[in-house]
Amino acid sequence: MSQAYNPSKIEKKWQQYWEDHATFKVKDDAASPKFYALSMFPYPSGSGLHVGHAEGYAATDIVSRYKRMKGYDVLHPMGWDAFGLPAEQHALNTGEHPKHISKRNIDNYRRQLKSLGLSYDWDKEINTTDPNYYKWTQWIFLQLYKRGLAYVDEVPVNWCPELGTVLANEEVIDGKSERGGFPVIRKPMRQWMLKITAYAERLLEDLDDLDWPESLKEMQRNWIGKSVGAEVTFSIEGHGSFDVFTTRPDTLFGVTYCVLAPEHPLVAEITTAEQADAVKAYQENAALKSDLERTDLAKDKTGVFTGAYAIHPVSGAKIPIWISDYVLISYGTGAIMAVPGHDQRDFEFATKFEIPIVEVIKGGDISQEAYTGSGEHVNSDFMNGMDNEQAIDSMNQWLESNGKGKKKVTYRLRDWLFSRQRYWGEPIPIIHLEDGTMKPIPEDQLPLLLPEMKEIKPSGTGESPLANETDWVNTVDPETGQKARRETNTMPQWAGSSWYYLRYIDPHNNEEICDKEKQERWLPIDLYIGGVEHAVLHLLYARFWHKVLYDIGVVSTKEPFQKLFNQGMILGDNNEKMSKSRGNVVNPDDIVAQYGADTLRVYEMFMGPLDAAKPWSTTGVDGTYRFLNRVWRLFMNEDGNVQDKIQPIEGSDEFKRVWHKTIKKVSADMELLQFNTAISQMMVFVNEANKAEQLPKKAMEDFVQLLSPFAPHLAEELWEKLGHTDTITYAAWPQFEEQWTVDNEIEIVVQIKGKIIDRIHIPSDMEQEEMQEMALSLDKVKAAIEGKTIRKIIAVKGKLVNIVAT
RNA sequence: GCGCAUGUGGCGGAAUUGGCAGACGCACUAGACUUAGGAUCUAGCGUCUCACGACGUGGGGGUUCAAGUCCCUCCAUGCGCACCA
Repeated sequence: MSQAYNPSKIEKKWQQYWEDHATFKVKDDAASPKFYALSMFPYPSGSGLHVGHAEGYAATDIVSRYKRMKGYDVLHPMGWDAFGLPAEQHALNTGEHPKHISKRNIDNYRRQLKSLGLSYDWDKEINTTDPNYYKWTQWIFLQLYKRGLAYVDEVPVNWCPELGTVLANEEVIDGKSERGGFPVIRKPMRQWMLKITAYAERLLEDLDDLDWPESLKEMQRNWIGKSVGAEVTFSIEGHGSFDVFTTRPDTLFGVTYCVLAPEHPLVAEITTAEQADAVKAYQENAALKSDLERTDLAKDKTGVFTGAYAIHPVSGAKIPIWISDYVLISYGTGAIMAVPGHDQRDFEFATKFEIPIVEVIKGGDISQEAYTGSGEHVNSDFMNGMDNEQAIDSMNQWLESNGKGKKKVTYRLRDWLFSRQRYWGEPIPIIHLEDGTMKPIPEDQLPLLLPEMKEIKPSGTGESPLANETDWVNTVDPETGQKARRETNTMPQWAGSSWYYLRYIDPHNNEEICDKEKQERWLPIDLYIGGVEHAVLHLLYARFWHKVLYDIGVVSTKEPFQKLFNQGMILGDNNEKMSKSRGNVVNPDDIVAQYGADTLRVYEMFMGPLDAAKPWSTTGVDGTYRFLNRVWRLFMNEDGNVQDKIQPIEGSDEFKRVWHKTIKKVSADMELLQFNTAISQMMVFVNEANKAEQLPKKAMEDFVQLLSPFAPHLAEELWEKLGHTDTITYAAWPQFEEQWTVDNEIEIVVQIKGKIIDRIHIPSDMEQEEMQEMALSLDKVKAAIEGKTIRKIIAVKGKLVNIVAT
């Protein structure tokens, strides 16, 4: 009894052993092949680790442990994305400094991760809030600035006058502040922007070579939103001109009006006196609406005529110019040519305001709806008779040679709003001089430290709390002696996480961001596992920074994450997302305390495919725990000794087949991250082993190794009981013999026209003709084909014989 | 609205190239052992039928000797984007 499986005892024992022996320290030995396995690092929140985190971390850990046994030098690090809003909010509420909150949460996370037996090299631990780390985040910012990729712009933010602070989008609910329910308005403020749009094409193109889930690549493609079209210049009667972007230059003869976004700078200039009041009212109304309202209430088109007319670039016709909020200032040129016959939005608008609708492509019924398909062009001068493709080319040529426009590519991707009006983030290393110019802080003066502040409170002006710290804010430019003010904006949480994978390679380097040779050895990341919630922003930002680093010679791969995998969400036992309010949250600490980390790891991997969403089941955990108990008893008797039936023998042919099939299946599943089926095969092995009279020791050792990535503590313990004195971590992964992975006698089915009529046992290597003969000699077959003609016989080796008789 | 996934027993899920649907686990049923059982072991467990047998992978249609798997169509659920010109 006392010698039963005791996870709490053996898990502590082996965690201590691994720590004492630095078992998982990266060897950094160029002689062995490398494997870089990375989990998305967490924001250390106050509520601690979630079973969903554990799933992704366990998966990466299992692969890491497998690769070590396969002879790889494995980099498997962990760290903390510790800047961010929750700590700052907590600081505002309690007065406690965010760095203390952060440290407490990190200590808790580290304890939890260690309790799961994750094989990290803790010497590689990083923390984005550590000045030795954010020094290099600031350094990257300066490289971006030098290359013109960081610039300042006026951008609207969520300003809450009552709180005297700017809010993040997630802090605004229905136009009110989440805390206090105060009104929030859009207010333009000076902001740092990063020119990610300059990399749009490369970010799009290089997706093709990545081993990522296709759905995720698609999300990035949609986010980048490339569209190919033309820019067309319309002159305005009595004024200058404006450009529109269109993907359908072939419909130019169908234009019956133009629309400018309400914010378009030309609106004020071209609006006629009679229309001025209406236009102004419309603009004001549009400005009050949030982005959400503007899109949500999209069903009904609104707009106002400016009184001005554009001149059609080809026909010279007079085209009325309207303003409407269905045209977005942020996309294309903020102005469109409207073709109601062939664009549904324009159709709705034209119908409402009784603007003429002209057909220029045959194929639809434009009295009912816009026709957006392909067809023969009509009413289109030189394009008449052409199809869409020809007409687009033809119009693009005409525009180009007549100086009225050109072919043009537009992206939906916007530049990255990079500043936050917060204390708890990396300070932006820029000073603003008295003369109005700004200047980067010299690289050798980094890091620019966050000042210690007794109290963190809003500045009231919309600037970050740093503005209150006058000693820090007011400075002098050492070069010119001019008075200067430090930038009070800080960087967003995305900054530190956009390059952390690089720092893990060389975390203590004080001379450079990462040693060149080390970087060449370790990049790209061979496996990156994390949640799908980072599908767009984190992964796009990190790719962007990586490409910049590539351009300046810091890294030598075009992409950081060669293979990426999204673990699916773990739902509560009621099939709903886990949340405190639903009361269905499972705390990994509780599972570890009750069943042990090995059970938690094996259960989470056994639940289903790694990328699927799957509900938690308490009885499922019980089942996994029972499995590990069965494993224990298979090896150990009640006196705490290895079972007598484990002997240095070869084993029966039957058992050898299960043994080698298991090695083959588990090895293959490891490569494909199909852990659920690997575990089920190990269960099959255990079921068979329990039936056997005697068990070959070699088979049992192999099994312990197969199990060890999943249940490392149990495996270490059994490995030791089997007489090994060294850790199982680096024991060479078992090999299977192909001959033992196939049965020599198998059961096949005999079908008549696809219906199973009988089953027979045959040697697995029996040839097709012999199979046919055997099938035809069966009584049941003879009876079934009595009086019929055999049309065809299909025999598939090792599978079946199908007789077609009529 | 557009795009991308996913639909298999009571539940989680398995099923190389189209080739025995339901591996493995949970739950359940019966039995054994036991002072006891929420431990352990044995057997059963898709649906209908006493049985023979028939039916069965979201619905309908198709290709094929053979379809969970391929094609068409519809439905449902989830995720992403959402007036992107």
